[in-house]
Amino acid sequence: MDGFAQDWPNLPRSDNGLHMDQLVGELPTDGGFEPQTRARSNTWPCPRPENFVEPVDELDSTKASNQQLASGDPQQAMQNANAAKKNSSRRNAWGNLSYADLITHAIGSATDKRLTLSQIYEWMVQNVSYFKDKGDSNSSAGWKNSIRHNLSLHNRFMRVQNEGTGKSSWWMLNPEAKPGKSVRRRAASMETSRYEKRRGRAKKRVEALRQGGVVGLNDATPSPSSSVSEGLDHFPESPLHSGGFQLSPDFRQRASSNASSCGRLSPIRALDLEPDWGFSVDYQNTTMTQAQAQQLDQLAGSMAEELKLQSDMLQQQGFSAASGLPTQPPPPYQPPQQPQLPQGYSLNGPGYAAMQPQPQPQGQGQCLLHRSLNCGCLHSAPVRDGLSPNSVTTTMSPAYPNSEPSSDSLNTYSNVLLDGSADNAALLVQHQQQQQQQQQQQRQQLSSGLEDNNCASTLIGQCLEALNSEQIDEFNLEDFQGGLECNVEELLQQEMRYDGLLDINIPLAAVNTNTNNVILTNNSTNSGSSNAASNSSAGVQLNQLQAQLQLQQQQQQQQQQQQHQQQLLMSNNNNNNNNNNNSNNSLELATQTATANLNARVQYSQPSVVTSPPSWVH
DNA sequence: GAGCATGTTTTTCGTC
DNA sequence: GACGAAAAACATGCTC
Repeated sequence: MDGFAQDWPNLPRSDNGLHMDQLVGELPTDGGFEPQTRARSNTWPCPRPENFVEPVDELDSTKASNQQLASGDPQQAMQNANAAKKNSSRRNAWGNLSYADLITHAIGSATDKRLTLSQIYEWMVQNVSYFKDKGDSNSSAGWKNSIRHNLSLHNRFMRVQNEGTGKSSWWMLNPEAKPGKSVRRRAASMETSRYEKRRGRAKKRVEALRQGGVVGLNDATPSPSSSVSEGLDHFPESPLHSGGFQLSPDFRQRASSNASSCGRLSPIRALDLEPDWGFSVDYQNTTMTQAQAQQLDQLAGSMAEELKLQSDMLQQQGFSAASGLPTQPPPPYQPPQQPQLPQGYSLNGPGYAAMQPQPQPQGQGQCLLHRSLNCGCLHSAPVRDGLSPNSVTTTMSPAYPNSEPSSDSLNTYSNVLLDGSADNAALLVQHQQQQQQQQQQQRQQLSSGLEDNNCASTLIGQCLEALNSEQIDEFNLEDFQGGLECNVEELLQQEMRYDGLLDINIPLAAVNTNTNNVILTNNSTNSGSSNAASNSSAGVQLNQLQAQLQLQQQQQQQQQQQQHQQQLLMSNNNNNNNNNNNSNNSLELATQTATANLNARVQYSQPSVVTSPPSWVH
């Protein structure tokens, strides 16, 4: 809420040039009133001014506010409403507008036509003088309660699920709310004496059953304040079930209270990172009945539940994250019908599409890092499965198919050599030859296949994209132990093909020719504003490094072949003799081979990726 | 787990 | 009876 004031860059102006805060701020003083505190028993009206003149044709205040505030012109609505009520008795301490009217105006004056509860509070404090000195926790409890009460009560307000985790819902105006009357969500029929009698009987029965310890009720004891319909679930024989009594379509069971839980999804996405589910509905040119709105409401809840269930099912069905592909893609969501949506809401744009799921093509998982289909990388995985070491394909570095296999493969080599047999040594040579062929093929595929991809095709590029993606809550590179190992030559080649974001400054001294381990250190001084200068120097250094690495590789290959020949000879000559020496020699050879075979490892740790800072880094 | 924020529902009182 | 304000109870989720 710190930046709330900045969320109101353009306070709407009335025709006379006044800001709306001025306009509303004048409301209490309209007619010479000052903010008044009133006891509950003195709700209304305030005493009329002495010079009060009964208006000839007074508009219905609710009608005016309901129709015009919701029509998107809150200034005019406020003026009309005030004009309608100006000469009438002052109904509330802040003026003639009801809480619902104030809320309507608050929401209507927001740029996005939506506000959270706390923003509504703040709007009240900032724009209604009566509430200006009632923002503290002690004196605000009452009117804030009324705000919440009105938001929940009136149909003209609709609650929309906030995209952010843990954030309170958006409150928007419901364009479908019937003009003229502010329909109460509470079923009017429930307030009849007949209903009250039934409710009393039901409550008594619940209480009696509770005291009697009826089996089954204890498991789902209704809350003391539970609505009757909740209690009725325990009384299928109740006349309330058997016709003659129907809850209002707008009635919401208390048990279904979903405070801080899933409601409607927001028609307006707060971030461009919202997944594009592709289900586009023209929110602007369609209308939605209340029943359909309820359907959507239920739909959102069921969608969330369905997603959760699908996630659980995938796990139960043995989905292997390591395999990179879901065994069975989640079935695409099919809405029961094309929803008709209220006027004034655009779903073609960034808005309502966010709440619509997009069916995924069969067998085409969404890339964990790229979140786009057909990205070509190896991260295919269930949608938003999170990014964890387990969910990233291991053994082969993600974007570098010809990268060196990680520790698993390396351990295999070591184990082979530790056996010390000639057969195994020959197998090793054969394996390496096969691997070289595979690397060549993969190199060709890489150069031909990834050229057309728009997504980040480099490892670091993917990391950056993942880091820039706010959908990944925690992206700890340290969790990628082994999984990010790659051929540094390929890495450099790849990164150099994609100019721009990466700023790697690797001093040549950092390349240890003995270990071939290259650690991409974080040169923080080169990130940020000095990127332009450092990019050029980094390019030169990269070229030098690349040339040096190629030379090293050639030397290593030659050395490797000689060692293999020696190994074969030693194995043949000393096969049955000194096992300890043999093991030692093998171990040494294994180490050497493994070292030579390693090429170069890039050890990633969290501060090691040097990038231009993401936009969210300040 | 306590405290808080949020959200829903009910009740009472008063006015129209 | 409808509507509105005020108060209260309760549920739920998040934060500390």
